[in-house]
Amino acid sequence: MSHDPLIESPNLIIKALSHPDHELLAPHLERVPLERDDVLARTNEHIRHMYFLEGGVASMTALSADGERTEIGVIGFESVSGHAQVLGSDRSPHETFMQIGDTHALRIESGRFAAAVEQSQSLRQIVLRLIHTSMVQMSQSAVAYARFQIEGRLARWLLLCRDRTETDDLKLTHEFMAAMIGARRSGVTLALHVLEGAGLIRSARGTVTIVDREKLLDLAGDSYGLAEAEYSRLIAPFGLPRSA
Amino acid sequence: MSHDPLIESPNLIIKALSHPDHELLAPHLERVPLERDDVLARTNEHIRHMYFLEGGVASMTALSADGERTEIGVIGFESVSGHAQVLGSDRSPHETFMQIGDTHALRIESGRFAAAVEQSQSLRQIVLRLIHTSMVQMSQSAVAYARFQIEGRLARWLLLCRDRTETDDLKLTHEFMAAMIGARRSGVTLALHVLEGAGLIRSARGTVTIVDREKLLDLAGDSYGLAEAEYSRLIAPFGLPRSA
DNA sequence: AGCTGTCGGTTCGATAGCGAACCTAGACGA
DNA sequence: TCGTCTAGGTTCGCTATCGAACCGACAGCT
Repeated sequence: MSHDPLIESPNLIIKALSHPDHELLAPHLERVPLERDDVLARTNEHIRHMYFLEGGVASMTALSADGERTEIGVIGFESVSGHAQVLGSDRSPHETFMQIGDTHALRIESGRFAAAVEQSQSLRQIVLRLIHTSMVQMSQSAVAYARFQIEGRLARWLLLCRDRTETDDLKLTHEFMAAMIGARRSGVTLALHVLEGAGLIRSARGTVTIVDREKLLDLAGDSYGLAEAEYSRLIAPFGLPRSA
Repeated sequence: MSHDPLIESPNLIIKALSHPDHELLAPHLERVPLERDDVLARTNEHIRHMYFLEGGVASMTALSADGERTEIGVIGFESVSGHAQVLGSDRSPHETFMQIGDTHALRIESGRFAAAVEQSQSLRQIVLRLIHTSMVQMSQSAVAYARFQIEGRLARWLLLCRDRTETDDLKLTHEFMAAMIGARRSGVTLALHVLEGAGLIRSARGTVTIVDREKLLDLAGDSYGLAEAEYSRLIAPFGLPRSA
């Protein structure tokens, strides 16, 4: 029996890999630190590496001509960046960057990963299911933008971050949140006060603290949870169950 | 040499198939008529068939608890319905229905299609690239909802329909358009008048006629064209080139 | 302690669109 | 030819949010 260089990682996909798939990828994985604003994939440029996050949150954004960014999805320790590579495109019109950093990721050269996915049916199954959940999440972003007002969008977005960092203390500025949910900063300040007044969060300079996750879920309504439920159904248990 | 039952179809994916892939699918394809409101995939129910549209437009929608539908993507003769099946989920939380009908599709039992995709690397490549373009389109829906007002969203949506039916005469009610772009009917009526006044369209009972596609493109800005460009880059030429 | 940059609180006029009515005009059928 | 139905036109008060300021407070640096 050969000596297995098994890699321990908090990343849920790495954990979910079968033994053979793990062995297939392990020799090519490299652990790297990630800080806020690090870019994992640049707009319309070749995707060099795919990153299995071990913490933090990465944001996929669409860039408009006027320079505005619109967030269309997030990735955390439950996923891997660079989906387009697996879908047969070595680039994507979206930019992926770390919005909450101070963490690590296992990264793999994208060509090698694509080859592994081509080779292993079971690995492919996991990654394609992951892409399915990403599409569901993206559709929920669209729903949130279309049907929800600032408070609801903010609640959804705080939950996205909370459940991917598993921390109640989020280091975020109002300005940044405004960009992520497609609103003005003053609108975010107002909404945060409403949430704070209702006891769902507490807010301090540069931090938002989640106090009542359940009530945030109520506020986010249909716009949060569907993607996470698909993940739990198809890949591995994810997130806190709703204490009905 | 065996007798090849080659199937002729306006569907761009069927056309783009290699000879062997064509032979793999052809025996299982069945041509069926499709009318407006026919449902191709029901919310969270097993996807029985995948449909290669030969015309018309199908809409993928997310349903909210309050019964509201939000359109998150459209499919025409350039694509096939039921992506989730290929991604390893036999169901999806989205509902796909015909929004412009009076056409036909080649359909295939979803299990057979999944098996064919598993078996043929080249077929898989096409379908996965298709899913990539769908994700880009979905992200543009999110951008449209987040950053565009009614006129822009309407322009984008009319272009989506026009380029997939290749007709300038679209049979649509204001009420329906309102649901698709996430607005009130009266708002759509107003916006249509503005577009008509600017000479981009003409509007009559139950019909919208595209008069100036170029100017509609201007109005839709970043929210239209990216997905179509990806399609052209990765799969096959699609749509009218912009007459720069 | 003082300086400076960042972050957040707050205000205010402008505006897009909601939500809900009510009404008119084609289309279709009896 | 007369209903009746559906699609579309129009109005109106209301609300959320924009867009743009301005100011105060805190943090880190020197």
